Amino acid sequence: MDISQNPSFTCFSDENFINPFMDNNDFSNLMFFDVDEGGNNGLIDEEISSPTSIISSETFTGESGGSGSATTLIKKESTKNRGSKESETKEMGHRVAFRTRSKIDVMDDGFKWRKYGKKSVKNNINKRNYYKCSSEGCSVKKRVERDSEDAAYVITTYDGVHNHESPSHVYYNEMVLSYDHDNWNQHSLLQC
DNA sequence: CGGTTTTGACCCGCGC
DNA sequence: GCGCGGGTCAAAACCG
Repeated sequence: MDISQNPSFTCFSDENFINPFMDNNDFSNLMFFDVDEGGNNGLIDEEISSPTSIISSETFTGESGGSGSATTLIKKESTKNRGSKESETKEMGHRVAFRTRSKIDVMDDGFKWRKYGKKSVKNNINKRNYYKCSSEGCSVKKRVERDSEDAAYVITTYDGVHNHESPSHVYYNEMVLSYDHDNWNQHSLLQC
């Protein structure tokens, strides 16, 4: 799979990889969950049968093998779109959300984001921040908010797929090439 | 000086 | 139609 087809969290996650936010985050508690759920954190670990999902579970399972801790994952195409408008023709491709325990709100995932909004949402005293990929022609968005029940967690939701490479891609590729590949696969959340 | 952040206003869908 | 909640716009402020 081409990197440009992947969601934006492509390039973090290896424990040996120098990670700008690694010292602030606990990725062993990272969780993926269904964004289709609406309000409540519908953490689930089954139901990976989404027909159109592009992010395959295999892409992530390497991680669970590496850290051993409870990691739930879920990926889903935005099938439920605004009521009955099924199967949108818009380019709102993928939506992926995950929750991490992090001291910092916004995680540097290698892409360049521009903040365009901030909202307080219901059932959450914390504000939700809206970011857009600042790369020209790329309309990927992401939302970042603190978990209302446990402020130690940050919920990040990605909307869409980047139509370009990560600015850090070149650097990342160099890392991969000079890295033991098997070991890399074991620990990567998502192989670029 | 150009890009980013801030923040209130605006828009839109949905339920009543 | 109206109000509510969520998402986006855009002008001003901010910053490197």
